[in-house]
Amino acid sequence: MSQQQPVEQWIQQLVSLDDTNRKMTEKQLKIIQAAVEIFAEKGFAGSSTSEIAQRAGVAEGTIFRHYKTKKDLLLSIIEPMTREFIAPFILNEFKEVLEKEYSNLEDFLYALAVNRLEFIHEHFKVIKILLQEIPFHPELKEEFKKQIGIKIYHRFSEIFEYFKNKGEVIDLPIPVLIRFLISSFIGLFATHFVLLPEQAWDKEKEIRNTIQLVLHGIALK
Amino acid sequence: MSQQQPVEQWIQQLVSLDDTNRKMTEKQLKIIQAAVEIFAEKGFAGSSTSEIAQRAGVAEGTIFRHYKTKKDLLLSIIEPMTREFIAPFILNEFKEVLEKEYSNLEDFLYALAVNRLEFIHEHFKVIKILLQEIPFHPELKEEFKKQIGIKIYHRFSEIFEYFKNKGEVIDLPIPVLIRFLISSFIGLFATHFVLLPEQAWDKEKEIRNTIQLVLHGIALK
Amino acid sequence: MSQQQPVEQWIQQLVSLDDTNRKMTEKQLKIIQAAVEIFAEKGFAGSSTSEIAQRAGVAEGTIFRHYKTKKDLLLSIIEPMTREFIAPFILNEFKEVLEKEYSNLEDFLYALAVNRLEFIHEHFKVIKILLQEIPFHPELKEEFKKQIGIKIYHRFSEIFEYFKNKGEVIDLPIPVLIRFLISSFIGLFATHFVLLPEQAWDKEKEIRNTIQLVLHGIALK
Amino acid sequence: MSQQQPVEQWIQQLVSLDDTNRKMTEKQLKIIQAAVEIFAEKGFAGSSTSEIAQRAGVAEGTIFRHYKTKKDLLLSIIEPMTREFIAPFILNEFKEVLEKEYSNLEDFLYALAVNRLEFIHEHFKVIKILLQEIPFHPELKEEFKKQIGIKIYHRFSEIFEYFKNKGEVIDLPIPVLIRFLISSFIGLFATHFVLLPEQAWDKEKEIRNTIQLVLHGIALK
DNA sequence: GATGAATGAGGGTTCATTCAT
DNA sequence: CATGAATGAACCCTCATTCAT
Repeated sequence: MSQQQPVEQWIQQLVSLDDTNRKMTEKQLKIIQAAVEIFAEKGFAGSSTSEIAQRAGVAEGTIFRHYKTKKDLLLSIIEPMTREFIAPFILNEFKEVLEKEYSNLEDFLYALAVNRLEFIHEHFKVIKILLQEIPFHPELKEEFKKQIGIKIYHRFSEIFEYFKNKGEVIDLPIPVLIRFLISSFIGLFATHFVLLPEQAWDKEKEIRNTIQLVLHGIALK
Repeated sequence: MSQQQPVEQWIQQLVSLDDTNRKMTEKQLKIIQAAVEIFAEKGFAGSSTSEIAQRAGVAEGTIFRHYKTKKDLLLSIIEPMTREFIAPFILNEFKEVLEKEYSNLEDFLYALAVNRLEFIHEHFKVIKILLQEIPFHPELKEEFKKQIGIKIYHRFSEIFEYFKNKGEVIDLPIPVLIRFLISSFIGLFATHFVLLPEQAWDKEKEIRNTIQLVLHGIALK
Repeated sequence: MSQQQPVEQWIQQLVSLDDTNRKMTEKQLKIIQAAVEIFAEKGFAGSSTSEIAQRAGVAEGTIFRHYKTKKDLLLSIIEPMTREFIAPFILNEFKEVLEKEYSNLEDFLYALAVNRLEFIHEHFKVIKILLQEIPFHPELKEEFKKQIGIKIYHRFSEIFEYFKNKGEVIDLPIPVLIRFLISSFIGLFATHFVLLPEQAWDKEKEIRNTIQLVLHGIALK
Repeated sequence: MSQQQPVEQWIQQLVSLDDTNRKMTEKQLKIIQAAVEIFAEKGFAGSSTSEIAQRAGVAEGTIFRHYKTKKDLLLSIIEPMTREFIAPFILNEFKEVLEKEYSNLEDFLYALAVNRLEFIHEHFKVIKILLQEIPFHPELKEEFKKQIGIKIYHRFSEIFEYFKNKGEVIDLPIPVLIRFLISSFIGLFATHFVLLPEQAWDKEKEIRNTIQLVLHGIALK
């Protein structure tokens, strides 16, 4: 609740367009903001549209003028974020990351971590919502696997293949390596976003530490 | 959904006692079983007591004869599991694990992993419920931090301290090491329990791989 | 609104059983009574469950404990009446009517008219509901055609066939005769139940008149 | 659904004028058309202005620019039709009918039937709406009685009086005769418009049959 | 004149919980 | 101890209607 920016920031980017490319009303924006806050806090099933309307300063009917159902509202929050999240992996953007990427594994991982950390920071609440709801909405799970899972997996496959060929990475199955890498970063992010959200931390150092561990493990020699 | 045992197994251990130490009736047991299934599937807020009653083959009123509120029912499911989960860490049990524990780091980690994997397998649905509900129930989160977090942290602290002193472990802050270790295992478990629940896997080999990575990282040389 | 008995009368016959053959609660009976009144007055779509609950002196939720939906409530009112209406036609009851029936056409028609008039009088509101709702519920229309239409048609076919063979009835197609007969009676009933509900009338004489007209028409000579 | 013309036809006659005698816009016409379709199909209470707007290809607000309330829209549909229906009875038009009318009863009835059949055919949907809504709008019922009932009653009174005096019609009370006549024709029309709308029929013959029955009844000799 | 966003009352329905039996 | 009828608040959603543009 403390270290995240208000959701306004990234929503602003979407302000002018909703998924049908028509202009968003000011009220519609307020609805989305309120919904993000409340879904994140109480979960989808635990939130009521009347509370969302109230927090948004809007009549309850107004919500349903823009979103046919409560679930539509949920999806309209999650989907653009998902698309944006995977965009860099697909589009060979990661621009800052990928241009120099194949040069040095450690630097690549650092840039990657910083980049994704920023994304998570920016979209924290929506990501929280996504992860909270995935267990209860099979379509979300499927979508997630297809979008995030497969696309990211492919990208990382290339990368590890490359470094394996250069002899810089151990010869274990690619999925094992990917899982290990991602787990370590998720562990880092989860610690500071979820478990200890209040506590200040030295991001650079913690990321460097994690990369060291991913690269060389905890064993001395 | 495929590799987990029915919850009956571990519930049987609790059959004879509820939290007031009185015998559980057969109906009460049926209620708990039904609640576990349905909470796991639909989440607490998404489940209805009437559906639970129906699945349990019990009248709606019967649930409230045993549990004052729906939330009481939730807690009565989660709490005993939590206690059992941390028990080995506190009690110096881990019996198979801890007797020989300070001898060899790798073997210790292996025994630990196998042991906890079994626990997760056994209690899968209840753990699922716990993790799903933590974001929405601050008391659960607090309880979790205090019980699981602190106690496990202490135990691992001792262990890493020991191996650090023996010069077998790198000199990074203990919390960093703990997080790295746990993340790696959670990543392993999550992959096979949540992401690919259908897929068969060679547990021994995957655990060994993960330990190798934790110990020596992915970098060659 | 004036000449009909309260619906209680015929509902009483159904009191002890609902369609699952379980006993009806007192409240359930009140709900049906209220629903009949209100549906008849305002139509199905124009009635609100909250008003029904209020008139029945019952909480709104109580309605939905007994009838899954508002429409279920409608059907539970219409169906038993429909069954009862056609019963005499099928079962060779019409007892008072059919025993002596094939003796004399005029007497038969008179007995029939009196008998059905009584039925309509008794079930007036429910019949009103049925007729009002048929245009908006295709299943009702289908059901009506199948139940009422076909069965009554068959019965009348036999009768007219019989009298045609006896040379007492003109040789026009049976459906034409049936339609003519039924229209005349419906016209009679509709006039006194619907158009002029307040006005007293000499039932016997009016029925006799109608039968005279059906038999011999309006032309002199 | 099959034998009726689109409502456009008769609405065209009203195009140039609404009830304040101002020109109807094209949108207004579309609204009326859509409303007729939807009211006929779902009933007044079961229709929503938003659906009407949609089907008319008009904004929701536009409806209320022309008709203060939903009910106004209903009345604006029913009233002109009612006026037109009774017009011939009042105005001594019935032109084709009445010029030669007092000559021969059978021919008169035939011409009358054909004429009104045509009218019903043309205005089927609006008549359907009127009949469906009468039970729920006392003013409509009153209006109907006054307009249709009384006026038609008077006209028929004259006619029957005339033929009674000529000794061609039985000496029963006029209302009884009128009711009998109208019932028989309504029965005929209802059969083919409502009960068996799909089925082809030989109008001329069926009308002739009905008239035969009205004149001479079903009894042989 | 036409729009469509906004309203807020009310719609049908579900729900956790109570209590007489 | 168990039942299930009853509750009434709250739920999601629809509606006729208004009004600034």
